[in-house]
Amino acid sequence: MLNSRPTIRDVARKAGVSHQTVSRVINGKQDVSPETRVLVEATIVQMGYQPNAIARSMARGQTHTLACISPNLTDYTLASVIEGAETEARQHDYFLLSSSAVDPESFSRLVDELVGHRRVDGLIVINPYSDKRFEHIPENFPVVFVGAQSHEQNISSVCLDDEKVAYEATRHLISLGHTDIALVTGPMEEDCSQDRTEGYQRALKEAGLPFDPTKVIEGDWSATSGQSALLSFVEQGRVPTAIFAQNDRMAMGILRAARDANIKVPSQLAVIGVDDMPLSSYFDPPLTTMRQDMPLIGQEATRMLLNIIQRKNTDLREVKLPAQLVVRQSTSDKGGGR
Amino acid sequence: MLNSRPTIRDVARKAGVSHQTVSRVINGKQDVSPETRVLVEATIVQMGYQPNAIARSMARGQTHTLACISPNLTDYTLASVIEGAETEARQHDYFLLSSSAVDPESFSRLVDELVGHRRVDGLIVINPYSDKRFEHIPENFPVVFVGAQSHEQNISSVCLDDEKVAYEATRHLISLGHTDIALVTGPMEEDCSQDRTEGYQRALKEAGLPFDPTKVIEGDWSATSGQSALLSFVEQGRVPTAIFAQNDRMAMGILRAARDANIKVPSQLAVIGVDDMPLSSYFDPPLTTMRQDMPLIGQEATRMLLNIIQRKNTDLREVKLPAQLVVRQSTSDKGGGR
DNA sequence: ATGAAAGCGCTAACAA
DNA sequence: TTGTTAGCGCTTTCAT
Repeated sequence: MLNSRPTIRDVARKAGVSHQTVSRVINGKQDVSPETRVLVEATIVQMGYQPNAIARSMARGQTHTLACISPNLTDYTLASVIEGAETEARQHDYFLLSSSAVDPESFSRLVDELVGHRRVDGLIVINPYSDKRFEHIPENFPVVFVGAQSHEQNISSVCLDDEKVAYEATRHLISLGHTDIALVTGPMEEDCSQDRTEGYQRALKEAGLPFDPTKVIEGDWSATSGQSALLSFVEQGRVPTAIFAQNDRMAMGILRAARDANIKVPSQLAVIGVDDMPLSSYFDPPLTTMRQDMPLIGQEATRMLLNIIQRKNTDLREVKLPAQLVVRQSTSDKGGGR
Repeated sequence: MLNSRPTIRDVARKAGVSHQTVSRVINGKQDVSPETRVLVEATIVQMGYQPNAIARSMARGQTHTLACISPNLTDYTLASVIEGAETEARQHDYFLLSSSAVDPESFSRLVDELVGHRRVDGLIVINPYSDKRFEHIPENFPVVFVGAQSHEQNISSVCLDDEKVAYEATRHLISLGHTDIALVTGPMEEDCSQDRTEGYQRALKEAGLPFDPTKVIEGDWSATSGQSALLSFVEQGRVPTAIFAQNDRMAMGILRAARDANIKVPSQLAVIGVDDMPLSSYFDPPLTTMRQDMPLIGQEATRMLLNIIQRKNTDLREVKLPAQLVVRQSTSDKGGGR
């Protein structure tokens, strides 16, 4: 509010040049004589001038800001993706505005105020599990999906190779001799839950094992949902010998429930998750999991988005990143030391 | 880039009024005749006009955006504060730009580009453990600290009542009969680590227990650092009967190390943490902790910041929020069920 | 109640 | 190489 901040014209006046020359200097343009440049630069320092980003955005028609919409900002997986995206954005002198949208309405409002009001140059959407939400995103607005591909529209995306990851997780259990393998999924409305379920099925089929839908329980990614999943198996009196949980938190809930029910892990029940959260290795027993590189996913998404914005590469790209099996004691007593 | 987006003047032309009238309508000003208003509103809808936020910022000299600088975006504690802040900001039609700054240099650069370039109207700084960082924040720029108070400057702040929380945690251990109580701290350069250490000392003193500096180990908030803390006690052959860890993650590391060292919790070793992370109750044994309401902290910080920005309440305020003891099995077998 | 004019701080196109 | 003239899309006086 203190309007005391010097503008480009104040600097120009003091330096005895035109404001345009100052503009040239702060933008590093070539057509400025060395002497003038030095003079202007000195004046800038002396006056403590700093360019006004909003005015620049205004004149250039670019905000140099990206937005990221995510179901929430606290889940470790999501936060890691966001952090990766933010770091990459800063690297390219962009800012990242991250917001959470729980329901479709708040999502729409957010898109409206971010995209419609031209507050940002591009948008990253994490877990965009319903394409319908995008009906009113303007055509040609730079968007990248994370965690799911676009079905109806041509939107670039980056996600885990969910089918393959699930396949490999299930394979790991099979390779340990398990034949009675249950599955705890994320919300089935999300693509990645579906894909991971398919990978699970493929591994079973390939091993000649039957697919039993009653061994599949839908969770909501929370530890609580994992806990109640195992509980319900216990209550039915048909506890499997192994469970593939589609994320670590649900796996941890399962471990907890197993403890309560006096089921020994891994001897009576083997458990594998997906993510490799920082605390996974501290659990009892330490959790076997499929480690994914979430910051990389965010980084990759940002790169793709910036490419689109800068019109370097507008082609549709659907990147699928791998995960890496980390064997710990929840599936095998011999599993990786600490 | 498609310059096809209608402006206020396009709407005005089509509606046969001046652009100023359109401005009045979209800003809900009173001096517009009902008929004109209806006409303009219809035209706006018809043309799909949406105001350009950047242009508004430019004309108003306000960005309607806040920034939040945090050590990182992934720690559950920090992410929760940020999420609380973001939600509150959105409630007031502000956006929150959250960035992480690991070292002082990147912090300075960030402040420069956010504040110096007038990209935001206000700033929330989480864990501002060195006031020196703020030397070049302009006077009178709206700033609120989270997690620590300002010593050298008059900056409003909101944080946990760290001294009291630590006091209560230690009291809990003492009330269980413990006299040999060790402490694992966060980085001592951070205010909250110091305050929590003081609370620990006060509780000891009050109970007539000696303060033994060799029973204090400095960690870095990570589970790993908790683990090695207990390890070092074990190696020294002087394992205490109770440990107060200044956060949950370190406490979890301690539980893990205890398991490895075959130390029974809580019979041989009681452990209490601070935070109450979502997974704390899933640990083995479930972790006793001081629960803090992190979203509330973020919310409160945002409110204070907006008050300052809107000049409603510029007084220096230093809010300290309480925490709540949650007893689980890591300190007492009788501790709260599941 | 409405419009005209000026300006927010900068960049871009054109002249000189 | 430098300066002049126009905007960017909006809000804010000040007239009318």
